[in-house]
Amino acid sequence: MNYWLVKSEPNEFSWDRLVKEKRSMWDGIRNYAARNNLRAMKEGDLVFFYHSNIGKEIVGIAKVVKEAYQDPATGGENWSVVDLSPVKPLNKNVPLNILKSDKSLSEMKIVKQSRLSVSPVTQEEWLRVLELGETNE
DNA sequence: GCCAACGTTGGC
DNA sequence: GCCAACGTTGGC
Repeated sequence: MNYWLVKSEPNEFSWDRLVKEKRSMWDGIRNYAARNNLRAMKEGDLVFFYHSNIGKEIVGIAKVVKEAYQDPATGGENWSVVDLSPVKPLNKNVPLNILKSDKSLSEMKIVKQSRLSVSPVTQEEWLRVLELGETNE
């Protein structure tokens, strides 16, 4: 079991939409580092869902329901997508400034490299964010 | 709207 | 293969 964080502008694709759709294709990744992380995802892995630009906070937990496959929007084999389903919202959203100010989260990828849209989360970080989000997994 | 950080492109 | 120029992202 691995943990991840994905980032989306709510204008483009919001947590609410994922909840509504129940299962969505996570597409549009056009960055090799993010893609490599995407391809490392395993079915059942858990994923924090972060809203960039608007909100700038982690709002919920999703899970990988289908491992990486060819992005149907592109030819060739450069780009991949996964399918995600919502698990539950956080009881309390965890904003970026809290992530930044929390000592045990100072090494989080999202904090150190804010542009990476798919990044790994360690188990320690996962548990700490759940604690900050007043949520039990 | 600005700008820092990062990725990508293309000339050499 | 290097690196300058350019484009994009996202926090502020």
